Amino acid sequence: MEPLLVFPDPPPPALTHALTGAGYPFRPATTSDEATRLEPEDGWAGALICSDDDPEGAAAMCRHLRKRDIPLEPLLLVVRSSHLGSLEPREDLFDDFCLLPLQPGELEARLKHLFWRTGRGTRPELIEYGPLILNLETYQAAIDGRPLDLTYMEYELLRFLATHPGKVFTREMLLSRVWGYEYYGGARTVDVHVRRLRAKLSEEHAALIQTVRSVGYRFGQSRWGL
Amino acid sequence: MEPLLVFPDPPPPALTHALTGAGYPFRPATTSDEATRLEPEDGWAGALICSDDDPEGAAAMCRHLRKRDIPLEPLLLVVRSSHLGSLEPREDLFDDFCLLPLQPGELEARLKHLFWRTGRGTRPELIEYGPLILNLETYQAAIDGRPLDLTYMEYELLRFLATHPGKVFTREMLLSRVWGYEYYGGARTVDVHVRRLRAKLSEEHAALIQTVRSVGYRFGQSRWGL
DNA sequence: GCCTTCATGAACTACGTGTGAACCAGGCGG
DNA sequence: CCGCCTGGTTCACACGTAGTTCATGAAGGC
Repeated sequence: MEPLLVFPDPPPPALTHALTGAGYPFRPATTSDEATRLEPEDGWAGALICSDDDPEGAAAMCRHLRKRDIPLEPLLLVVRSSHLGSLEPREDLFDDFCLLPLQPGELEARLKHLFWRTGRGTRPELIEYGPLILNLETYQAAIDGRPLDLTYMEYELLRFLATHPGKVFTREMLLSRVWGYEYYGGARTVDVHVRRLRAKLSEEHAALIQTVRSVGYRFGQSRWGL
Repeated sequence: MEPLLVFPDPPPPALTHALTGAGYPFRPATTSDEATRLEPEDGWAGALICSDDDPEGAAAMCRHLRKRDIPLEPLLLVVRSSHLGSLEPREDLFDDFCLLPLQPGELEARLKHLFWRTGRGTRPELIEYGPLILNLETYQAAIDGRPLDLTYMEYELLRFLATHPGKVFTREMLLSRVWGYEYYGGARTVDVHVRRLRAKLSEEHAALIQTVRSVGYRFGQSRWGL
């Protein structure tokens, strides 16, 4: 079995103990460069990121692993229970989490379940919202069955919006989440991309992206009629 | 939000406490027949099966929920840490698990992540006061289930008032807290926004915002019923 | 009954967004 | 190596909506 990537280096003793006890091979790394350099030929089997000592570094590592061409999965985050709140805005950065202090056997069980889950491909490679279909594997989009010719940024923006239907995002949130965390550019850039997206969605579906005045943009109808 | 199906009936106190604390509606059931009979029109939002008291019944419930035409998802299993081993042959019966004794916040975080994973997004953050609902994520408001078309300032004002029901605010307090600390404008601005809000709330609910003469405005009934 | 306070309607102003087009940067082919 | 082409960013302007102010009348308190 390929080794797991573990952050940080050295890992907390409890983590090392649990991993060796469960029989999983692993290699620790602290920087994303290290992670790239140490990566086995066939790729990591998964990652186990402990954010206890260095939350910033852990978050950076998660982002790096998920932003690659082939996002690394599964990614298990280990976090102290008092920092549970920090997970909320980062749902997309991990597949499961495990609390410190570790319960005997829990880490092993979670890894097992994660491998089972990801092995069966429960992760959808399609995003569908009404008439819109995004194929995450082929980077193609279609609406009403008609293919859309989207540029890279248009696709990324639409994908991000479509994965959070109903939710309003400010321009700044979109710039940081779609363009990149340290991007600094004019907020009007978002406007222009939204305009092009609306233009490429046919006239009838342009309303899929709504502007919320003084706030930002929202994709799709919010579902709270229900 | 549709309620969660919870097993067994009655659930362990810790479970009830965690669920109500997190704000998730739920209905307990002990048999699969009950689960079918109690199921809401739009289906369960998910299931939370506690196998502590009755492992057999819990496993049966999981199988039943997963074998339906439309398998119920997500399904969170709550299990005592000493019984971790019993999970192994049943990977397909649950989407995530949570150990007893419960860590504060863990159940809520797991539910949130589960809902995010299964594509339903996170539980929307709502402010509810009687017939009024404010959705903080989608910037939408509704009363009696009917959506309200509020402008940005109207929404902000209503949100601020609704988060402090019963409390009286002077116009100056509202200007500083809603409009901004360094805002300097006429205090009558508040009046106008209150008027528009009352107009958009239907006639019957206009009294949700009361004027306290010579003082300011108050949202909702004062605690003393008067 | 007078004075203060608030509601109402309408006019004014300003900000936010849509839109068209120009400007760059990188990639590819001639 | 140069120039075109595509895609991303920025700019300028116009328009509409939303926020603010004002004038007036009604209501409440002393």
